[in-house]
Amino acid sequence: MAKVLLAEDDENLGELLKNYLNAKSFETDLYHNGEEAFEGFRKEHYDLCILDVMMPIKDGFTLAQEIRSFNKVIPIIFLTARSMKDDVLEGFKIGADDYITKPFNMDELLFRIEAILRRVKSDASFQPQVYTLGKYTFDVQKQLLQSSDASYKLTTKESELLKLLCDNANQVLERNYALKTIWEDDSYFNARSMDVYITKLRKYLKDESTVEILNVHGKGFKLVMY
Amino acid sequence: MAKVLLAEDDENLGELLKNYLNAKSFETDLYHNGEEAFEGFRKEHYDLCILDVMMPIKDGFTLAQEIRSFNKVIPIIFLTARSMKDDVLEGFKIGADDYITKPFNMDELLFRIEAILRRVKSDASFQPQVYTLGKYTFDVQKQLLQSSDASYKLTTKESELLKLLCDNANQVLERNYALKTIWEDDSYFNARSMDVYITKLRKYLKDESTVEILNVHGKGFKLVMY
DNA sequence: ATATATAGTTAAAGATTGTTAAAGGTAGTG
DNA sequence: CACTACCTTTAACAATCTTTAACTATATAT
Repeated sequence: MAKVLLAEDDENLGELLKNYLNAKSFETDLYHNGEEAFEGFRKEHYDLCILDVMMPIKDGFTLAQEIRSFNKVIPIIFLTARSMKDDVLEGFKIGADDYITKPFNMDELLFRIEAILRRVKSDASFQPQVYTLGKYTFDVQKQLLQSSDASYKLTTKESELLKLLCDNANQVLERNYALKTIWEDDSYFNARSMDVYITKLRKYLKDESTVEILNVHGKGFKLVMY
Repeated sequence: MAKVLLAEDDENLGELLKNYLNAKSFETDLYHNGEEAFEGFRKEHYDLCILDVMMPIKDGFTLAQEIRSFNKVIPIIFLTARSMKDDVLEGFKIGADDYITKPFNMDELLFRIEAILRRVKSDASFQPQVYTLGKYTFDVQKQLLQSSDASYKLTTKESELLKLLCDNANQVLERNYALKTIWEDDSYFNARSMDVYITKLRKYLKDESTVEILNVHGKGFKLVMY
Protein backbone atom coordinates (compact mmCIF):
# COMPACT_ATOMS: atom_id res chain seq x y z
CA MET A 1 0.00 0.00 0.00
CA ALA A 2 1.76 3.09 -1.22
CA LYS A 3 0.96 6.63 -0.12
CA VAL A 4 0.76 9.22 -2.86
CA LEU A 5 1.07 13.00 -2.60
CA LEU A 6 -0.97 14.70 -5.32
CA ALA A 7 -0.55 18.45 -5.95
CA GLU A 8 -3.12 19.72 -8.45
CA ASP A 9 -4.90 23.06 -8.41
CA ASP A 10 -7.71 22.08 -10.78
CA GLU A 11 -10.42 21.00 -8.35
CA ASN A 12 -12.19 18.66 -10.77
CA LEU A 13 -9.15 16.92 -12.12
CA GLY A 14 -7.66 16.70 -8.64
CA GLU A 15 -10.67 14.99 -7.11
CA LEU A 16 -11.04 12.71 -10.09
CA LEU A 17 -7.44 11.59 -9.88
CA LYS A 18 -7.58 11.20 -6.13
CA ASN A 19 -10.66 9.00 -6.34
CA TYR A 20 -9.22 6.98 -9.17
CA LEU A 21 -5.93 6.35 -7.35
CA ASN A 22 -7.72 5.55 -4.11
CA ALA A 23 -9.82 3.02 -6.01
CA LYS A 24 -6.59 1.47 -7.26
CA SER A 25 -5.50 1.21 -3.63
CA PHE A 26 -3.08 4.09 -3.56
CA GLU A 27 -3.79 6.15 -0.47
CA THR A 28 -3.82 9.61 -2.01
CA ASP A 29 -3.79 13.05 -0.37
CA LEU A 30 -4.75 15.99 -2.56
CA TYR A 31 -3.24 19.46 -2.11
CA HIS A 32 -4.35 22.49 -4.09
CA ASN A 33 -1.12 24.43 -4.37
CA GLY A 34 2.60 23.98 -3.91
CA GLU A 35 2.74 25.50 -0.48
CA GLU A 36 0.01 23.29 0.98
CA ALA A 37 1.61 20.29 -0.67
CA PHE A 38 5.01 21.02 0.84
CA GLU A 39 3.52 21.35 4.31
CA GLY A 40 1.81 18.03 3.81
CA PHE A 41 5.04 16.48 2.61
CA ARG A 42 6.81 17.57 5.79
CA LYS A 43 4.06 16.28 8.05
CA GLU A 44 3.26 12.93 6.43
CA HIS A 45 5.24 10.15 4.86
CA TYR A 46 4.70 9.55 1.13
CA ASP A 47 6.09 6.99 -1.28
CA LEU A 48 5.53 8.96 -4.49
CA CYS A 49 4.68 12.50 -5.58
CA ILE A 50 2.56 13.62 -8.52
CA LEU A 51 2.96 17.35 -9.09
CA ASP A 52 1.16 19.65 -11.49
CA VAL A 53 3.72 22.02 -12.97
CA MET A 54 1.39 25.02 -13.21
CA MET A 55 -0.01 25.84 -9.80
CA PRO A 56 -0.72 29.07 -7.96
CA ILE A 57 1.45 30.30 -5.06
CA LYS A 58 4.16 27.72 -5.66
CA ASP A 59 4.71 25.92 -8.95
CA GLY A 60 5.54 22.25 -9.36
CA PHE A 61 9.22 22.71 -10.19
CA THR A 62 9.87 24.82 -7.12
CA LEU A 63 7.95 22.33 -5.03
CA ALA A 64 9.96 19.43 -6.45
CA GLN A 65 13.16 21.23 -5.63
CA GLU A 66 12.11 21.65 -2.03
CA ILE A 67 10.97 18.07 -1.77
CA ARG A 68 14.31 16.91 -3.21
CA SER A 69 16.23 18.87 -0.64
CA PHE A 70 14.58 16.73 2.00
CA ASN A 71 14.41 13.43 0.16
CA LYS A 72 16.78 12.49 -2.59
CA VAL A 73 15.08 9.30 -3.63
CA ILE A 74 11.31 9.71 -3.55
CA PRO A 75 9.89 9.30 -7.09
CA ILE A 76 8.37 12.43 -8.60
CA ILE A 77 6.03 12.53 -11.61
CA PHE A 78 5.11 15.84 -13.22
CA LEU A 79 1.80 16.67 -14.81
CA THR A 80 2.26 19.30 -17.48
CA ALA A 81 -0.20 20.91 -19.82
CA ARG A 82 2.58 22.36 -21.87
CA SER A 83 4.39 20.07 -24.20
CA MET A 84 7.35 22.41 -24.22
CA LYS A 85 10.57 20.52 -24.13
CA ASP A 86 12.62 22.94 -22.07
CA ASP A 87 10.22 22.75 -19.18
CA VAL A 88 10.43 19.02 -19.15
CA LEU A 89 14.19 19.11 -19.07
CA GLU A 90 14.02 21.58 -16.23
CA GLY A 91 11.96 19.04 -14.35
CA PHE A 92 14.44 16.26 -14.85
CA LYS A 93 17.30 18.39 -13.63
CA ILE A 94 15.43 18.71 -10.36
CA GLY A 95 15.24 14.96 -10.22
CA ALA A 96 11.90 13.99 -11.64
CA ASP A 97 11.41 10.38 -12.54
CA ASP A 98 8.75 10.81 -15.21
CA TYR A 99 6.29 13.28 -16.62
CA ILE A 100 2.95 13.01 -18.32
CA THR A 101 1.32 15.57 -20.60
CA LYS A 102 -2.27 16.69 -20.17
CA PRO A 103 -4.72 15.59 -21.29
CA PHE A 104 -3.86 12.05 -20.40
CA ASN A 105 -5.49 8.72 -19.91
CA MET A 106 -5.66 7.80 -16.25
CA ASP A 107 -4.71 4.23 -16.96
CA GLU A 108 -1.56 5.53 -18.53
CA LEU A 109 -0.73 7.46 -15.38
CA LEU A 110 -1.40 4.36 -13.32
CA PHE A 111 0.88 2.34 -15.54
CA ARG A 112 3.69 4.82 -15.06
CA ILE A 113 3.22 4.96 -11.32
CA GLU A 114 3.42 1.21 -11.09
CA ALA A 115 6.43 1.07 -13.37
CA ILE A 116 8.31 3.59 -11.28
CA LEU A 117 7.45 1.97 -8.00
CA ARG A 118 8.49 -1.38 -9.43
CA ARG A 119 11.77 0.05 -10.60
CA VAL A 120 12.50 1.83 -7.35
CA LYS A 121 11.58 -1.26 -5.40
CA SER A 122 13.59 -3.69 -7.49
CA ASP A 123 16.35 -1.19 -7.58
CA ALA A 124 16.36 -0.90 -3.85
CA SER A 125 16.28 -4.62 -3.32
CA PHE A 126 18.83 -5.40 -6.00
CA GLN A 127 21.20 -2.49 -6.03
CA PRO A 128 23.76 -2.07 -3.33
CA GLN A 129 23.51 1.23 -1.57
CA VAL A 130 26.71 2.08 0.17
CA TYR A 131 27.52 5.15 2.18
CA THR A 132 30.88 6.30 3.41
CA LEU A 133 31.03 7.50 7.00
CA GLY A 134 34.60 8.44 7.75
CA LYS A 135 36.55 5.21 7.96
CA TYR A 136 33.34 3.19 7.90
CA THR A 137 31.36 1.97 4.94
CA PHE A 138 27.68 1.30 5.45
CA ASP A 139 26.09 -1.20 3.08
CA VAL A 140 22.34 -0.75 3.34
CA GLN A 141 21.39 -4.05 1.70
CA LYS A 142 23.76 -6.09 3.77
CA GLN A 143 23.03 -4.02 6.87
CA LEU A 144 26.74 -3.96 7.46
CA LEU A 145 28.79 -1.20 8.97
CA GLN A 146 32.49 -1.90 8.70
CA SER A 147 35.94 -0.46 8.83
CA SER A 148 39.34 -2.09 8.89
CA ASP A 149 39.07 -2.21 12.69
CA ALA A 150 35.50 -3.26 13.28
CA SER A 151 32.48 -4.78 11.62
CA TYR A 152 28.93 -4.48 12.92
CA LYS A 153 25.92 -6.42 11.70
CA LEU A 154 23.09 -3.91 12.05
CA THR A 155 19.52 -4.86 12.87
CA THR A 156 16.70 -3.81 10.54
CA LYS A 157 15.73 -0.76 12.53
CA GLU A 158 19.31 0.33 13.10
CA SER A 159 19.93 0.07 9.41
CA GLU A 160 16.76 1.89 8.35
CA LEU A 161 17.50 4.74 10.71
CA LEU A 162 21.12 5.06 9.68
CA LYS A 163 20.05 5.07 6.04
CA LEU A 164 17.63 7.93 6.62
CA LEU A 165 20.33 9.85 8.43
CA CYS A 166 22.71 9.27 5.54
CA ASP A 167 20.11 10.34 2.99
CA ASN A 168 19.79 13.57 4.93
CA ALA A 169 23.44 14.00 5.83
CA ASN A 170 24.25 17.47 7.13
CA GLN A 171 20.60 18.40 7.23
CA VAL A 172 18.04 17.87 9.93
CA LEU A 173 16.21 14.55 9.75
CA GLU A 174 12.91 15.42 11.34
CA ARG A 175 11.57 13.16 14.05
CA ASN A 176 8.10 12.89 12.60
CA TYR A 177 9.38 12.13 9.16
CA ALA A 178 11.67 9.40 10.41
CA LEU A 179 8.97 7.94 12.61
CA LYS A 180 6.42 7.82 9.82
CA THR A 181 8.94 6.35 7.42
CA ILE A 182 10.33 3.65 9.69
CA TRP A 183 7.73 3.11 12.42
CA GLU A 184 4.64 3.96 10.35
CA ASP A 185 3.23 6.25 13.01
CA ASP A 186 4.68 8.81 15.36
CA SER A 187 3.61 8.03 18.88
CA TYR A 188 5.31 8.73 22.15
CA PHE A 189 6.66 5.21 22.51
CA ASN A 190 7.93 4.99 18.97
CA ALA A 191 9.72 8.27 19.51
CA ARG A 192 11.38 6.83 22.61
CA SER A 193 12.28 3.72 20.69
CA MET A 194 13.92 5.89 18.09
CA ASP A 195 15.97 7.58 20.81
CA VAL A 196 17.20 4.20 21.91
CA TYR A 197 18.35 3.46 18.37
CA ILE A 198 20.11 6.80 18.14
CA THR A 199 22.10 5.78 21.19
CA LYS A 200 22.99 2.47 19.54
CA LEU A 201 24.13 4.15 16.34
CA ARG A 202 26.23 6.65 18.28
CA LYS A 203 27.98 3.77 20.01
CA TYR A 204 28.89 2.19 16.70
CA LEU A 205 30.30 5.47 15.42
CA LYS A 206 31.98 6.65 18.61
CA ASP A 207 35.50 5.87 17.43
CA GLU A 208 35.08 7.89 14.24
CA SER A 209 35.39 11.49 15.30
CA THR A 210 34.58 12.95 11.89
CA VAL A 211 31.03 11.57 12.01
CA GLU A 212 28.53 12.62 14.62
CA ILE A 213 24.80 12.39 15.20
CA LEU A 214 23.64 15.68 16.69
CA ASN A 215 20.27 16.33 18.25
CA VAL A 216 18.34 19.35 17.07
CA HIS A 217 16.14 20.03 20.03
CA GLY A 218 12.46 19.62 19.31
CA LYS A 219 13.10 18.92 15.63
CA GLY A 220 15.11 15.78 15.09
CA PHE A 221 18.65 14.64 14.40
CA LYS A 222 21.44 15.64 12.10
CA LEU A 223 24.24 13.44 10.87
CA VAL A 224 27.24 15.71 10.44
CA MET A 225 30.37 14.66 8.58
CA TYR A 226 33.56 16.62 8.13
CA MET B 1 25.26 18.17 -18.52
CA ALA B 2 27.57 15.69 -16.89
CA LYS B 3 30.64 14.10 -18.45
CA VAL B 4 31.11 10.40 -17.85
CA LEU B 5 34.28 8.32 -18.05
CA LEU B 6 33.46 4.74 -19.01
CA ALA B 7 36.14 2.04 -18.77
CA GLU B 8 34.93 -1.25 -20.25
CA ASP B 9 36.94 -3.75 -22.24
CA ASP B 10 33.95 -5.57 -23.72
CA GLU B 11 33.53 -3.78 -27.07
CA ASN B 12 29.82 -4.55 -27.45
CA LEU B 13 28.74 -3.70 -23.95
CA GLY B 14 30.94 -0.62 -23.97
CA GLU B 15 29.45 0.84 -27.15
CA LEU B 16 25.95 -0.03 -26.04
CA LEU B 17 26.40 1.75 -22.74
CA LYS B 18 28.07 4.72 -24.33
CA ASN B 19 25.24 5.18 -26.81
CA TYR B 20 22.62 4.72 -24.16
CA LEU B 21 24.19 7.26 -21.82
CA ASN B 22 24.75 9.72 -24.66
CA ALA B 23 21.09 9.39 -25.54
CA LYS B 24 20.28 10.21 -21.92
CA SER B 25 22.40 13.34 -22.34
CA PHE B 26 25.48 12.18 -20.48
CA GLU B 27 28.51 12.96 -22.59
CA THR B 28 30.32 9.65 -22.36
CA ASP B 29 33.89 8.72 -23.36
CA LEU B 30 34.69 5.04 -23.69
CA TYR B 31 38.11 3.57 -22.86
CA HIS B 32 39.03 -0.07 -23.37
CA ASN B 33 41.45 -0.66 -20.53
CA GLY B 34 42.60 0.89 -17.30
CA GLU B 35 45.68 2.55 -18.72
CA GLU B 36 43.85 4.32 -21.54
CA ALA B 37 41.19 5.35 -19.11
CA PHE B 38 43.67 6.88 -16.69
CA GLU B 39 45.31 8.88 -19.47
CA GLY B 40 41.90 10.14 -20.48
CA PHE B 41 41.11 11.01 -16.90
CA ARG B 42 44.23 13.19 -16.66
CA LYS B 43 43.49 15.00 -19.94
CA GLU B 44 39.76 15.62 -19.63
CA HIS B 45 37.40 16.71 -16.91
CA TYR B 46 34.82 14.14 -15.87
CA ASP B 47 31.97 14.29 -13.39
CA LEU B 48 31.58 10.57 -12.85
CA CYS B 49 33.46 7.31 -13.55
CA ILE B 50 32.04 3.92 -14.43
CA LEU B 51 34.76 1.26 -14.22
CA ASP B 52 34.64 -2.39 -15.14
CA VAL B 53 36.55 -4.30 -12.48
CA MET B 54 37.96 -6.95 -14.81
CA MET B 55 40.00 -5.31 -17.53
CA PRO B 56 43.29 -6.15 -19.25
CA ILE B 57 46.52 -4.22 -18.58
CA LYS B 58 45.11 -2.37 -15.60
CA ASP B 59 42.10 -3.55 -13.59
CA GLY B 60 39.29 -1.35 -12.28
CA PHE B 61 40.39 -1.34 -8.66
CA THR B 62 43.91 -0.19 -9.48
CA LEU B 63 42.50 2.42 -11.81
CA ALA B 64 40.13 3.66 -9.12
CA GLN B 65 43.02 3.96 -6.70
CA GLU B 66 44.94 6.11 -9.14
CA ILE B 67 41.91 8.25 -9.90
CA ARG B 68 41.31 8.72 -6.19
CA SER B 69 44.84 9.89 -5.62
CA PHE B 70 44.05 12.78 -7.95
CA ASN B 71 40.45 13.40 -7.04
CA LYS B 72 38.94 12.53 -3.68
CA VAL B 73 35.36 13.35 -4.53
CA ILE B 74 34.56 12.21 -8.06
CA PRO B 75 31.88 9.50 -7.91
CA ILE B 76 33.01 6.03 -9.00
CA ILE B 77 30.69 3.18 -9.93
CA PHE B 78 32.08 -0.33 -10.45
CA LEU B 79 30.75 -2.89 -12.88
CA THR B 80 31.38 -6.35 -11.48
CA ALA B 81 30.65 -9.94 -12.37
CA ARG B 82 28.12 -11.65 -10.21
CA SER B 83 30.58 -14.13 -8.77
CA MET B 84 32.61 -11.48 -7.01
CA LYS B 85 31.66 -10.88 -3.43
CA ASP B 86 34.57 -10.04 -1.16
CA ASP B 87 36.30 -8.32 -4.03
CA VAL B 88 33.54 -5.81 -4.04
CA LEU B 89 34.33 -4.74 -0.52
CA GLU B 90 37.89 -4.14 -1.63
CA GLY B 91 36.47 -1.66 -4.10
CA PHE B 92 34.69 0.33 -1.49
CA LYS B 93 37.79 0.78 0.59
CA ILE B 94 39.29 2.55 -2.41
CA GLY B 95 36.35 4.89 -2.27
CA ALA B 96 33.77 3.68 -4.74
CA ASP B 97 30.32 5.16 -4.42
CA ASP B 98 28.36 2.25 -5.80
CA TYR B 99 28.66 -0.95 -7.76
CA ILE B 100 26.36 -2.77 -10.12
CA THR B 101 26.44 -6.44 -10.90
CA LYS B 102 26.39 -7.77 -14.45
CA PRO B 103 24.11 -8.49 -16.14
CA PHE B 104 22.15 -5.36 -15.36
CA ASN B 105 19.30 -3.33 -16.70
CA MET B 106 20.53 -0.07 -18.20
CA ASP B 107 17.67 1.88 -16.69
CA GLU B 108 18.88 0.75 -13.31
CA LEU B 109 22.36 2.00 -14.03
CA LEU B 110 20.90 5.31 -15.14
CA PHE B 111 18.91 5.54 -11.95
CA ARG B 112 22.04 4.97 -9.86
CA ILE B 113 23.99 7.55 -11.83
CA GLU B 114 21.31 10.16 -11.36
CA ALA B 115 20.94 9.37 -7.69
CA ILE B 116 24.67 9.70 -7.11
CA LEU B 117 24.96 12.94 -9.05
CA ARG B 118 22.05 14.35 -7.10
CA ARG B 119 23.75 13.42 -3.88
CA VAL B 120 27.11 14.82 -4.90
CA LYS B 121 25.48 18.02 -6.00
CA SER B 122 23.66 18.50 -2.74
CA ASP B 123 26.90 17.69 -0.91
CA ALA B 124 28.73 20.32 -2.90
CA SER B 125 26.07 22.91 -2.20
CA PHE B 126 26.69 22.20 1.42
CA GLN B 127 29.74 24.14 2.37
CA PRO B 128 30.77 24.01 5.98
CA GLN B 129 29.89 27.34 7.48
CA VAL B 130 32.61 28.55 9.80
CA TYR B 131 32.81 32.02 11.27
CA THR B 132 35.79 33.59 12.94
CA LEU B 133 35.12 35.53 16.13
CA GLY B 134 38.43 36.82 17.40
CA LYS B 135 40.33 33.83 18.67
CA TYR B 136 37.22 31.68 18.37
CA THR B 137 35.95 29.77 15.39
CA PHE B 138 32.28 28.94 15.21
CA ASP B 139 31.30 25.90 13.14
CA VAL B 140 27.59 26.12 12.43
CA GLN B 141 27.14 22.50 11.35
CA LYS B 142 28.99 21.09 14.33
CA GLN B 143 27.46 23.68 16.66
CA LEU B 144 30.92 24.14 18.08
CA LEU B 145 32.59 27.30 19.35
CA GLN B 146 36.24 26.76 20.02
CA SER B 147 39.57 28.42 20.58
CA SER B 148 42.89 27.04 21.71
CA ASP B 149 41.79 27.65 25.29
CA ALA B 150 38.19 26.55 25.33
CA SER B 151 35.64 24.51 23.40
CA TYR B 152 31.90 24.87 23.84
CA LYS B 153 29.29 22.54 22.45
CA LEU B 154 26.43 24.91 21.68
CA THR B 155 22.79 23.93 21.95
CA THR B 156 20.52 24.26 18.94
CA LYS B 157 19.09 27.60 19.97
CA GLU B 158 22.45 29.04 20.99
CA SER B 159 23.84 28.02 17.65
CA GLU B 160 20.94 29.36 15.62
CA LEU B 161 21.11 32.71 17.38
CA LEU B 162 24.87 33.05 17.07
CA LYS B 163 24.62 32.21 13.38
CA LEU B 164 22.08 34.98 12.83
CA LEU B 165 24.31 37.41 14.69
CA CYS B 166 27.29 36.40 12.57
CA ASP B 167 25.28 36.71 9.36
CA ASN B 168 24.49 40.26 10.44
CA ALA B 169 27.85 41.09 11.96
CA ASN B 170 28.33 44.80 12.61
CA GLN B 171 24.72 45.55 11.75
CA VAL B 172 21.61 45.39 13.85
CA LEU B 173 19.93 42.00 14.05
CA GLU B 174 16.34 42.96 14.67
CA ARG B 175 14.48 41.26 17.48
CA ASN B 176 11.41 40.45 15.45
CA TYR B 177 13.42 39.05 12.61
CA ALA B 178 15.43 36.80 14.90
CA LEU B 179 12.33 35.69 16.77
CA LYS B 180 10.44 34.83 13.62
CA THR B 181 13.44 33.03 12.17
CA ILE B 182 14.36 30.96 15.20
CA TRP B 183 11.26 30.85 17.39
CA GLU B 184 8.67 30.97 14.60
CA ASP B 185 6.69 33.71 16.32
CA ASP B 186 7.52 36.83 18.27
CA SER B 187 5.74 36.77 21.57
CA TYR B 188 6.67 38.26 24.89
CA PHE B 189 7.97 35.00 26.30
CA ASN B 190 9.99 34.09 23.27
CA ALA B 191 11.56 37.53 23.39
CA ARG B 192 12.54 36.93 27.01
CA SER B 193 13.89 33.54 26.08
CA MET B 194 16.02 35.21 23.46
CA ASP B 195 17.40 37.57 26.09
CA VAL B 196 18.44 34.58 28.15
CA TYR B 197 20.33 33.19 25.17
CA ILE B 198 22.05 36.50 24.56
CA THR B 199 23.36 36.29 28.12
CA LYS B 200 24.63 32.76 27.47
CA LEU B 201 26.41 33.77 24.28
CA ARG B 202 28.01 36.75 26.00
CA LYS B 203 29.38 34.40 28.65
CA TYR B 204 30.99 32.20 26.04
CA LEU B 205 32.61 35.23 24.41
CA LYS B 206 33.54 37.16 27.54
CA ASP B 207 37.23 36.38 27.33
CA GLU B 208 37.49 37.66 23.78
CA SER B 209 37.52 41.43 24.04
CA THR B 210 37.43 42.08 20.30
CA VAL B 211 33.97 40.54 19.96
CA GLU B 212 30.92 41.91 21.69
CA ILE B 213 27.16 41.58 21.50
CA LEU B 214 25.64 45.03 21.92
CA ASN B 215 22.02 45.81 22.57
CA VAL B 216 20.31 48.37 20.35
CA HIS B 217 17.52 49.54 22.54
CA GLY B 218 14.09 48.77 21.19
CA LYS B 219 15.52 47.29 17.98
CA GLY B 220 17.66 44.27 18.63
CA PHE B 221 21.30 43.26 18.97
CA LYS B 222 24.49 43.90 17.12
CA LEU B 223 27.55 41.67 17.02
CA VAL B 224 30.54 43.97 16.75
CA MET B 225 34.04 42.84 15.92
CA TYR B 226 37.20 44.89 15.85
C1' DA C 1 13.16 63.41 38.22
C1' DT C 2 10.05 59.94 37.88
C1' DA C 3 7.46 56.63 35.36
C1' DT C 4 7.50 53.17 31.99
C1' DA C 5 9.31 50.18 28.84
C1' DT C 6 13.15 47.41 27.66
C1' DA C 7 17.05 44.56 28.75
C1' DG C 8 20.35 41.68 32.03
C1' DT C 9 20.78 37.96 35.02
C1' DT C 10 19.91 33.95 37.68
C1' DA C 11 17.39 30.11 39.09
C1' DA C 12 13.60 27.01 38.86
C1' DA C 13 10.14 24.60 36.21
C1' DG C 14 8.95 22.10 32.24
C1' DA C 15 10.08 19.55 28.15
C1' DT C 16 12.97 16.76 25.49
C1' DT C 17 16.62 13.66 24.96
C1' DG C 18 20.34 10.13 26.67
C1' DT C 19 21.14 5.81 28.54
C1' DT C 20 20.64 1.36 30.51
C1' DA C 21 18.21 -2.59 31.62
C1' DA C 22 14.33 -5.47 31.65
C1' DA C 23 10.19 -7.12 29.36
C1' DG C 24 7.91 -8.60 25.34
C1' DG C 25 8.09 -10.47 20.48
C1' DT C 26 9.67 -13.13 16.74
C1' DA C 27 12.14 -16.53 14.17
C1' DG C 28 14.89 -20.42 13.97
C1' DT C 29 16.25 -25.18 15.76
C1' DG C 30 16.15 -29.60 17.95
C1' DC D 1 6.52 -27.90 21.59
C1' DA D 2 10.30 -26.14 24.17
C1' DC D 3 14.46 -23.83 23.86
C1' DT D 4 17.41 -20.42 22.24
C1' DA D 5 19.01 -16.31 20.23
C1' DC D 6 18.13 -12.08 18.81
C1' DC D 7 15.37 -7.83 17.91
C1' DT D 8 12.22 -4.33 19.43
C1' DT D 9 9.63 -1.96 22.76
C1' DT D 10 8.75 -0.38 27.32
C1' DA D 11 10.18 1.40 31.62
C1' DA D 12 12.84 4.00 34.73
C1' DC D 13 15.96 7.34 35.77
C1' DA D 14 19.64 10.77 34.49
C1' DA D 15 21.12 14.54 31.84
C1' DT D 16 20.43 18.36 29.04
C1' DC D 17 17.86 22.07 26.72
C1' DT D 18 14.30 25.54 26.63
C1' DT D 19 10.99 28.37 28.73
C1' DT D 20 9.09 30.81 32.54
C1' DA D 21 9.48 33.52 36.58
C1' DA D 22 11.37 36.81 39.56
C1' DC D 23 14.23 40.32 40.49
C1' DT D 24 17.60 43.89 39.00
C1' DA D 25 19.50 47.32 35.96
C1' DT D 26 19.37 50.54 32.30
C1' DA D 27 17.38 53.47 28.77
C1' DT D 28 13.83 56.57 27.06
C1' DA D 29 10.06 59.72 27.52
C1' DT D 30 7.09 62.80 30.04
